[in-house]
Amino acid sequence: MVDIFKALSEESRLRILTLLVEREMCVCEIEVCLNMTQSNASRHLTVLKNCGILHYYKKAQWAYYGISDKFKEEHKNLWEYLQQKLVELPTYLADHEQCERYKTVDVCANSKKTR
Amino acid sequence: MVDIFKALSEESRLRILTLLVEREMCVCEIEVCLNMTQSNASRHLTVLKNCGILHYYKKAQWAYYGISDKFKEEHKNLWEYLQQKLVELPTYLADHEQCERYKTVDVCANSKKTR
DNA sequence: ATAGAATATGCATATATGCTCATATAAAAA
DNA sequence: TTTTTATATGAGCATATATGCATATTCTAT
Repeated sequence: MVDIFKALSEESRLRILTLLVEREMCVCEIEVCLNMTQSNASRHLTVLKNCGILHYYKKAQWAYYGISDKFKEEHKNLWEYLQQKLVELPTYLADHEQCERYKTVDVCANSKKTR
Repeated sequence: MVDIFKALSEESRLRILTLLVEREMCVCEIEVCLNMTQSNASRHLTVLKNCGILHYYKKAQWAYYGISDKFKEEHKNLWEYLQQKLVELPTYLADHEQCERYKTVDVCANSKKTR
């Protein structure tokens, strides 16, 4: 329980969650959308994964992270709270706009495939 | 939002909450029940108060802290989550026992009054 | 007025956390 | 096979946080 709150007590990680609420993403997409370094993005995702908030799988050279179904079930109230409040983050709009913008550009080789 | 999670991301503060779920308490009660120093208890309570989780008022020389009604309303889902999960803390039982034990003893001059 | 009790806070210190840069690993593409 | 791409992680540094001790403040009781 403390680890979950610890994981959520960081702005960058909450910003990551606002993106993952919509869909799974690989590290390099997060990196570009939130304008952070690769190592930084990777570490934050690891923290969120290690406490069970995110699931994770590798496919080819990409690592995909998304919000864990198990987490949604076992922490129902918290998950609802997050869905309700994450949209109120001051960075919410800008981050999502940035995210949209990069849909039309090659973020990583990955975007070629998914489009 | 981040400040709330930050406040909740500390074991001692979660332990404090498990006690305050039941009733308001003054600093010296927390201090004794959780076996922490006075300054430590005071600081943790301040953190929880500053982010709106706790209310606070002084009466004579005592400072009473309790879970804020405004918090319960404005963060309904989170509050329900806390009520549900705090009891699962490994320290829950021991802390409550300690708390009961000190009901029959003079924790602070305060306990004389409330009994 | 003086002493005692409860609380808040400054200061020093130990530990934790986040960040960047560099590098290792693994898979895909050339 | 060599190069490129995506990712994870170690090292070093800066900042934040928690803690204990000492002290100031405020209110009560004597």
